[in-house]
Amino acid sequence: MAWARQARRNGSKAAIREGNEKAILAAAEEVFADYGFAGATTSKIAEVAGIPKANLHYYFPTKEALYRQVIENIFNIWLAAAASFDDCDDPIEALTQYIHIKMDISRTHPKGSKVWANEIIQRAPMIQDYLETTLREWTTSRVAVIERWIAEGRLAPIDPRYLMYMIWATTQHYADFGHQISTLNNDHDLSEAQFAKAKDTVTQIILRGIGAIK
Amino acid sequence: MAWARQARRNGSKAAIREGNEKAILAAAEEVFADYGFAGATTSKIAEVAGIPKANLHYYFPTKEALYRQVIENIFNIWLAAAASFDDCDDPIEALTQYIHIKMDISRTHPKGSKVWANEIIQRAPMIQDYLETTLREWTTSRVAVIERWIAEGRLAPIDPRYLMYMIWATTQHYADFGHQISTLNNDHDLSEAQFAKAKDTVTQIILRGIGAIK
DNA sequence: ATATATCCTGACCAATTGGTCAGGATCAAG
DNA sequence: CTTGATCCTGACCAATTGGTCAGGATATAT
Repeated sequence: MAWARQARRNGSKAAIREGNEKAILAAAEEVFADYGFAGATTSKIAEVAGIPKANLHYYFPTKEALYRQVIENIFNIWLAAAASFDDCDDPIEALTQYIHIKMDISRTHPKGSKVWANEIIQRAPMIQDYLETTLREWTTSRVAVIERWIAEGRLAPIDPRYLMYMIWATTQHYADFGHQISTLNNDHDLSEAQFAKAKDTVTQIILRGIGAIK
Repeated sequence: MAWARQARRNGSKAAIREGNEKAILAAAEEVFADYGFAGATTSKIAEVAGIPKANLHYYFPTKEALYRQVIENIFNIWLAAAASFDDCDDPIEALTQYIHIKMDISRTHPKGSKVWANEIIQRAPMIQDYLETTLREWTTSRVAVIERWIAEGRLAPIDPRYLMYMIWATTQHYADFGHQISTLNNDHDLSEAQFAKAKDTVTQIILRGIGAIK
């Protein structure tokens, strides 16, 4: 996290603020993912970010505020990934794209995904409001789209919610359980080729499973 | 947790031991699931178990020993669930049964599943040895079975590992992310009927997805 | 140049934690 | 009934934690 130092050298107050906040958030994402909310310590986060603990508390008054920020970030990334539902009306294309993007996020943002998973496992003590507002609305609207596809006979008549859960579960598994997958891959992270194959396999099973393709 | 008290009334040393250990393990499973390893406190576990903290440490010398025991328990339950692979040689029947049993475990043992998930998310700091021995062997042997089915033309030629991950992810999602699912179900746990439908949907999508059924 | 707002930090504190221990209570064996 | 093993527990402790604060450093506006 040489960010902070560079920003400090840069000089401008605004740049310092931006650099430090970024470094702290990146460090926090990592430490929360590795130790959970309770296990993460603000001094460990500060250490990873390369600043003194007191300085961290200057930018984020409490550990909880920092945590919320980290969670909101990954959540927003996921929300944006759903653009495919709006962009195109072909179920094959829309779902393929959605699954692919979700898989890619698991590859590029595994830590954020883990922090989210941790929070949900513990029954969302900090972000229940998000689940009941944004996530609920998001889900309802996508379910409606899928239901229309089914009504048009383009998909088998499955309950869209369980399909959605399956997509979430399967794609996020590659982030949340990435360590288990690596261990079963002889202690190597999946190579690009392996990951591409996983992505393809997942997509095919699901699309074939809902009768979108043969 | 009236167990301990009852056992104490019972009297017999052996019964006392059994009752207390059971109560402590049940309490630990719950508290570890709700707060993570670091967030769980031995005094909270003791409180839930209905005994003084010092007594808990009489049975389990360290928090870590208790945690390992909880994890081993859920892991053994999952291992037993794989009997379907040995019991029958029809892929449709074997996979259907495996998925169903895994779903049922998510329903009956959600806490254990959560503790496991937490541990893996944090890169298995306590049970890496398990992953590298038991889980690795288990997986290899099941992969071989599925590969045979594919070679016999009974399944589409997918990589068995990614199928396995998909089954794990999807079934365990109903435990680990149960809170999210409930929230999206208007704050109600899935009813028996809903859960049965989810089970069915999951099974159908996967079996159809791998070309086992039409 | 100087005033002011922002940024930085070592030292500190109250609260909590995992774990210990001495000594008391209860059961089992002879 | 006595002796020894097992079980139980209040009181305690060293270590760690999230967060504070006074005062110093740096940038920016006028």
